[in-house]
Amino acid sequence: MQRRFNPLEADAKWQRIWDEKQSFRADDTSDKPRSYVLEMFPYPSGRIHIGHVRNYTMGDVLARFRRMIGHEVLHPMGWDAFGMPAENAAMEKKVHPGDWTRSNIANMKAQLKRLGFALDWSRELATCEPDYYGQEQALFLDLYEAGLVYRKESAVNWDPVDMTVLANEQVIDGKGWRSGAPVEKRKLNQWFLKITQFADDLLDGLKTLDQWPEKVRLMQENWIGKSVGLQFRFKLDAPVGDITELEVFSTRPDTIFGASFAAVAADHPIALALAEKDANLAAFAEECRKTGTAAAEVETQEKKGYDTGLSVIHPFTGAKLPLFVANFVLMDYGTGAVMAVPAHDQRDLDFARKYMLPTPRVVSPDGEDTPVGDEAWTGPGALINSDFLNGMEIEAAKAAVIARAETEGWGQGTTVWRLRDWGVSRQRYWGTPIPFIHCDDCGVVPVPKDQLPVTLPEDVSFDIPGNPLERHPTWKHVDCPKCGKAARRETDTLDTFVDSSWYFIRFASQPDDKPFDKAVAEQWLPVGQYIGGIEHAILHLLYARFWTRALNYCGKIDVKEPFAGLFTQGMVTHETYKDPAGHWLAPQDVEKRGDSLVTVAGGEPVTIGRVEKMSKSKKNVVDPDDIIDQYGADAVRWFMLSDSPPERDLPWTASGIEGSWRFVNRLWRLFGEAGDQGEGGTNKGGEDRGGTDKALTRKLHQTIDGIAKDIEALSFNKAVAKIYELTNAIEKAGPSASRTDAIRALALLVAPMVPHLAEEAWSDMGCEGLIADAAWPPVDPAMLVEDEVTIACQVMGKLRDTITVPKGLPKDELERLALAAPNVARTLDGATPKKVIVVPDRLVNLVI
RNA sequence: GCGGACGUGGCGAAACCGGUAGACGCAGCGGACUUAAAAUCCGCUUCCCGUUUGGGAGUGCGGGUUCGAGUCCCGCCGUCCGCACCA
Repeated sequence: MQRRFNPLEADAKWQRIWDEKQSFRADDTSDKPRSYVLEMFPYPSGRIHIGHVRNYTMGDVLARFRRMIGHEVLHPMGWDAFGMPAENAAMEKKVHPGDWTRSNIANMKAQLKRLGFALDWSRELATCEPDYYGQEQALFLDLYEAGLVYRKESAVNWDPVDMTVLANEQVIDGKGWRSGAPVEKRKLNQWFLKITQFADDLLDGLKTLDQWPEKVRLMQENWIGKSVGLQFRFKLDAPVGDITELEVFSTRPDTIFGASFAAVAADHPIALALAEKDANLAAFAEECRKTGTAAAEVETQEKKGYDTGLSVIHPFTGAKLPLFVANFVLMDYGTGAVMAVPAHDQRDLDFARKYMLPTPRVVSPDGEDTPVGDEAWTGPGALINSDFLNGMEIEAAKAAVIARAETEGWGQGTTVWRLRDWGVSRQRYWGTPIPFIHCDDCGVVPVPKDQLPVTLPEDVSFDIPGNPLERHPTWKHVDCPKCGKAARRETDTLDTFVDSSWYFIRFASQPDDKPFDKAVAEQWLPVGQYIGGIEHAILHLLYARFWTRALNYCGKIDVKEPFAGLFTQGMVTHETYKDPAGHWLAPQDVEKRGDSLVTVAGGEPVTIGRVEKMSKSKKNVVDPDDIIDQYGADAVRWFMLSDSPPERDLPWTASGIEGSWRFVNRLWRLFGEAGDQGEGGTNKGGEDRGGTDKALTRKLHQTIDGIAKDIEALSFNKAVAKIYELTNAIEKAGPSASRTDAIRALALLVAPMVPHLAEEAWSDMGCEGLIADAAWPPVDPAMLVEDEVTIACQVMGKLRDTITVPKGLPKDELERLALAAPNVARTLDGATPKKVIVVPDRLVNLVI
């Protein structure tokens, strides 16, 4: 055998064999237990980056492991292929978005193949192909029929130069990210999905997701933002136009007797109406709008208001409360108006202090009516100064006020959500066409399902700004399906988050004639383990949860939660380098000279910066292809799994990948020993010199057991450490049948992680079949128990000695042995312990 | 400001339910093999004192509970992430 593992040969060979044998094809009809392992599918940007490699390696180890323990595994891959970068490329490079995307997919697929992932490529899909987005259109129509889709006028960010709608994150300092032109707010009729209809269920469902990170559940909970309270109307003391009442929402109706003023947002109808006749108010409102959006300054921003001169009438006391326009009231939350209770709300208090408004206390923790200082009291207590509420606790008082408001007819108990309906319209070309037709007579008409898919026209140009669908000469002109008269196609396309809201269902079942087969999909769903980046904690994961519920609501599938288990992996980071002029340097432009780093080009000194997420702008990137060329897929995979816990960031280092490469070769040599012995036919049954080695066998079984648990917990770094330990133990052990067995078992243990090497070793050792199809080695429970234990001998809690004894010795025996331990005896120096603590099989602590 | 996570050697980290802190890897140091280098193998490697046996300190800081605390409790400090005046 060769002294060094040759990954260039071995990788390609086994990848070809796995392909030919369709080793990782998932069988829909299998009666084995099912495992659906899924990593978030990539956007086809053109190149795989190292973060993908980490993500997919983790999923791959789990998928391969699950196969070994006898599961039928679904581990698919596809492409989140619609979206803006393709249109940007079309504008910059004059390529069609489809051509650009498909060639990127081909490149990235080749890159993924080189890593030897156990993927079922027969289920590959790309969201930009009509056989996918056509089915998505069908589902969209189902949702429409179920009343979950509607149109409404809504403001968008409009770039007047590019003539396009921008996402919020494309607006930088109020300017378009590409054109630099000031962004305008435009009102457009847009398509919405009724995610708010499921707000309560989406919130409740979080409780059932016990295999999700707490952090993600919390983020979603905050995003959904449920507030329970009272919505009620204040009478105005004088009408504003035809407005006679002010509707407000409060989560603290119990404090209503502490209200000392009311406030509305600058965009509130009352403020707008008043501003028409009041230039000062108009100026103030304009100021609020400007600073209102600059999120970073909100913290330091001072509470400011404008006294309208109007008052509202307190529903219980009849008192007149002044009405302000205030910069801290938001138009798009609740009713855009608040009752202000300074004693029990910090914002209201800050405002009241500035404008010298009263701050009466109505909740008291101790029953005393102590004046309110600079901090509002938001804690528990009993109501005071509150008429019929006096003496009640907060919750009781809330209920009492809501009950009174409802019987008297001026308010009702209400729940307000932060979550908004999902606007899915995008005025762009490279997305799923929304399957509707606008008819002057019939209005908005759905495209009949037998006319789907509504495909994108191919002959489009990006030479001039705007939506190519809008200005295409023929595409949008169609006849109304209802009345047959000339009508227009909808030219908006769907948000790409719609595409990724159901791809995991399509992976589970992809018939030609419908989006999925209910029964087949339900056999696989929900996804058992979903792995991806934390950046999708809210939007993608929430939309997918909504979409699954929407399909459930339409009777399409009996699943509500799409992802039973979620894991968010850390980023791959790298040191950053700068030359003396302060320019970023790529790792390959830097070399070590003595103890310091210099530039390869000129030998100039290099400063080492922070370890940061790999990014092109900082040049601290490594290309997976280069690394695979140099070390092969297995060393890269091994490095991705080593050292750092998977949820934490992984610092990429040259010496780290070198270390992985060394280990791959260490395994290779070890397997070579067993292979060589096997060749002569002398060792196949393990009958060789030396007999058994119980300590090694025990170590082996402990390792098998430990690694299985580590992989299930996705603690790959711990599994890797255990492999190292076992390898060290095998190398140190003398020849024996146990050792040969251990080497063979080791191949199985590393098979999910370094599959090419494992296959090569497996065939060298003369074993049957593919290791990809082999079973995980069985654990003998008797071998998990040590028969000797090391006991820590402490005096006053300090370790003085250790003794090695048979497991299970009685307490008094342990005490006797500990007292006899030389270092213990010397430390005690004849003293008699006052107290002796004995923890069997663990330690003895002598207290003097 | 609110919410969350984290803080352990030169570095990445491990440590079960409160029971020998630093497994495993990287880097470093010493040695073997070699004409030499690479590769490989062996040994050392938390810090301080001591030639060794050994002793002292030590898990961000300050307290506490306990026979015993990286782990539990109280109070700080720092780093990172999320949200952003949500009534």
